[in-house]
Amino acid sequence: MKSKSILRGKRTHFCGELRKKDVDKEVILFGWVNRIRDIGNLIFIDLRDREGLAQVVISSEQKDLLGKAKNIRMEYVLAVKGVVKPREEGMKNHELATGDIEVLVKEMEVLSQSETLPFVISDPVKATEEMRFKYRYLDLRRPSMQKNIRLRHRAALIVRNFLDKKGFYEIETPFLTKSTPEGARDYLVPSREYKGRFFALPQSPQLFKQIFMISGFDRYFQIVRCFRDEDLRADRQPEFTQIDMEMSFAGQEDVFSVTEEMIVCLFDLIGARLSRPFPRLTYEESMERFGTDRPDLRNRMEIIDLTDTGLRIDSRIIRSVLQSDGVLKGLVVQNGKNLSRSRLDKVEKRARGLGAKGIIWIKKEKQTFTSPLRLKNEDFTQIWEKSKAGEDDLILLVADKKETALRVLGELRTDFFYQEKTDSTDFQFVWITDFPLFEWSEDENKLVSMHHPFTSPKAEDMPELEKEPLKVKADAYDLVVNGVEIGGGSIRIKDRDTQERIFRVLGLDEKEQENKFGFFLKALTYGAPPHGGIALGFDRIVMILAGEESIRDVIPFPKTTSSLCLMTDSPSEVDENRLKEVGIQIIKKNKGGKNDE
RNA sequence: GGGGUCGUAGUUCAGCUUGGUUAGAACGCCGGCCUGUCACGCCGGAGGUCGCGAGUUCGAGUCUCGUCGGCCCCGCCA
Repeated sequence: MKSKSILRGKRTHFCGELRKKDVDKEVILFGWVNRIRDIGNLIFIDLRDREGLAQVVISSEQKDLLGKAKNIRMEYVLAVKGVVKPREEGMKNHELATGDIEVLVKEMEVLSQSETLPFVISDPVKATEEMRFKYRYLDLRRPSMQKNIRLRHRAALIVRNFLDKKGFYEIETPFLTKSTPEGARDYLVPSREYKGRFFALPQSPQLFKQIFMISGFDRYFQIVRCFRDEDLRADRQPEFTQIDMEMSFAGQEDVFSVTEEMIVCLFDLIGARLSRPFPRLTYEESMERFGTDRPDLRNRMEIIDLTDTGLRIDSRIIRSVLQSDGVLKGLVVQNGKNLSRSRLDKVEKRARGLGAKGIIWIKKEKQTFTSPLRLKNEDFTQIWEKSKAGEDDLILLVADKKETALRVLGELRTDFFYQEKTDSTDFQFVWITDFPLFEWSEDENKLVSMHHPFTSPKAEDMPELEKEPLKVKADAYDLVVNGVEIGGGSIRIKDRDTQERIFRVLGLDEKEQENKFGFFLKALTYGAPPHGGIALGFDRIVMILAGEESIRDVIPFPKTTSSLCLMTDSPSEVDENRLKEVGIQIIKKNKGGKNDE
């Protein structure tokens, strides 16, 4: 047996950090076998660790080593002791940060072996996302994933250091808490000691952070997990992380200022220089011009209002819409003249899918117009001039209820933009302000909070709260970058009376208020400072910093779009006894899957 | 809950339109050769429940229905 293990020695370097300056040094490296190039009497191994790759060389001058190296396979874990040698010109690998040197092996130990891998660890990845999830530990070995997770760590560190400097305390809040009636579906946790009663995992620490303000901590933040039991998307996971913040004696400007400064620090991580202050749009303006409350301002297209023009032109279809409270909205597609008929059919289909009854396109050739809509030439000309369309452009029109027309054209505006190459180093931030306090839920047939029920109405709208609730604006705001909503917040209600008025408008009777929010209403009566805050989507911010298109690529262990964890195979069934313990009886199983008998 | 799309070797895919020999390729894996490779190269080999279940048919990877799973979107996400 060998007397002494390399492990007795200390690692001297990470593989990825070796450079020319390390030539002639004796080094000890630990790492995974990324690739083997066996030339016969000469073997090259790319050894990989957190920091990168280094080429280690075993030659026939050491017969015993060579024999040992012949048995090495991909992803074996090795300890290597050797000397750093310069590479001759022509043998350098300029693709590799460590490409000027290599390590001539003197001693080598296999610390761990590896079975044949389900997929090769490479960037860009060649495995499907399904495979990557199942073998997440292997997927995470890929340099790009390592980079994303490191970036996430550094972003969190910047947030902590920055907010600490600004006087924020990082304070934790409970995960086992109370189910709330409004908002997203809660994840429920049964109570063993009180059968039939449940904790809920927090959708956000909203009330706790407001209570911190009432408790006098003045400024709070937390990088905190939030849970929402809703369907998923590329930018939505059932558990996600927020940078949650709250400030006392602060108004909107204070929240904007500290948030912007922090965002600037975060984007400095990737060398992006942002200019402040960020532009602002009211909700109303954003909807009118972009058809969405999270506009991508890199996209210069804007929706135009043609309702007045529509009333003047001779079209029964358009007139009938406009006379029943509808609007005529348009979108100019630059150089859209050459869009094929089948492409236009797709646009039409998409518009119908979004709820439009149809869409009208107009093309121009010299002085004549082509369109499925039959109009007099001078009417087409009116529209064309009002739209300020150019010769090679295409005009899209939607005549519908205002909300529908704006939404449809807003989506089409986005579709057209993403078919072009977008500049990934251009970050267009915008604050959306003055959101409505309430919106009408067709589903539940009642008013619901647009933000959340603790949001302060604008002072000047207070008298209208009960009479015209849908016209009341809130001191609420969102932060948007390149069409992604990365945060939202508001100035909060600070007195019990206002809070109760809001609850009443939302249809919560006194008993319900007491039952769900009694503790909070009471807290508001003992000296609540004016306060407000914001919550930023940490995963989304890291996603944008990393240049990824899904937050799954910046979350170590994400769920699939159907809320499954393929690595642990959860959720899974539990023993009958465990269920009994928490007083739960399964009524009916669905999704027969693997867990069923 | 709805729509779209995908599921074939360990992996990534082709084959499916128009049903019909032994289901192919690349990478990986196994064996051999190779002293300057770096996606090493060359030679040879093993490897398939065509996701699962029904149906149509003389015959199904291919057509139909159902189901499970991945991804995208709508609803939903205060």
